[in-house]
Amino acid sequence: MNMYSLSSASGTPIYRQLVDQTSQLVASGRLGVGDLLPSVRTVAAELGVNPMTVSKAYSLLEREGVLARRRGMGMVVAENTLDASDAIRPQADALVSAARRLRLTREGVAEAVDKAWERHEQEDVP
Amino acid sequence: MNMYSLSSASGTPIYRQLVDQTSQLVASGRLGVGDLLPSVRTVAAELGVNPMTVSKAYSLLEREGVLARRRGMGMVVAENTLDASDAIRPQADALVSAARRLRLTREGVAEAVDKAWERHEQEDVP
DNA sequence: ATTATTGTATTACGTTACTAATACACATGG
DNA sequence: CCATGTGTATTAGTAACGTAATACAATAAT
Repeated sequence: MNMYSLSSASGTPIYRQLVDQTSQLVASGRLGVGDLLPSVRTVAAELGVNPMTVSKAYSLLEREGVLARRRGMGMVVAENTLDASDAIRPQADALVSAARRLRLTREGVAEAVDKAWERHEQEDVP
Repeated sequence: MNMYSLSSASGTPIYRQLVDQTSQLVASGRLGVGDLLPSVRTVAAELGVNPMTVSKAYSLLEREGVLARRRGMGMVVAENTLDASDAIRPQADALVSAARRLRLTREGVAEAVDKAWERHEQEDVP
């Protein structure tokens, strides 16, 4: 079955959805170190997009250290792979950055995160 | 002195810098409920930008409930003004959403936030 | 060597986002 | 009432972004 699923209504660009979903697959362990990823043309055909769009996503993931290039073979999951806490680093940085602009304390941030967590627990499937 | 200061190198659009800085001033208490804000033309002249750009920022702040319009007078800080923890709610939601997709625990998220906080403490001026 | 398959550099095109110029509607203060 | 000051709707122009089409370089497999 398809490794990726695009949400065209989400507004987030295709290449970024691919980056995010790949990061999640690696961080959650469903993709292990050394695992070979489907070729850009395969993914492109399955999703009905241009190979260059997939390539852009793979290149970004390579620069982030998530994937490594095996010439002639394709892309594999890199050695020093990110764990889950690294995967949410961008979101954590954005939160802290906003909080500090507002002169919030560490406790204030923690409280806001707790509230957000409870909001999501009610909405989502655990 | 100038109420706002633009960082042209930051890459973030002018109107958003104005929104952010105004929110900070309100959330930090340096602007109180009912306080009158400088007119769009005043701000525009001080910063050397177009009045419409300032108007766009003010309009956004009105939709967010931070400012209210006093016809013929200008914009004032709204009654039900946001406190700081409300202001970072979008970022907190984004963080929790990403974390739950990765099956992270509450503690894992808290740890990531702590690390992000320490990263920012080293970079920024407290 | 040859063939097939890998990712990618280059280029182009459509769309969106941001900012500005202009003109307007409205309320205040005298 | 009139003059001044408020924010804003409309329009337009420019830059950046996202995606695609094409052609290419490099490797694996045979």
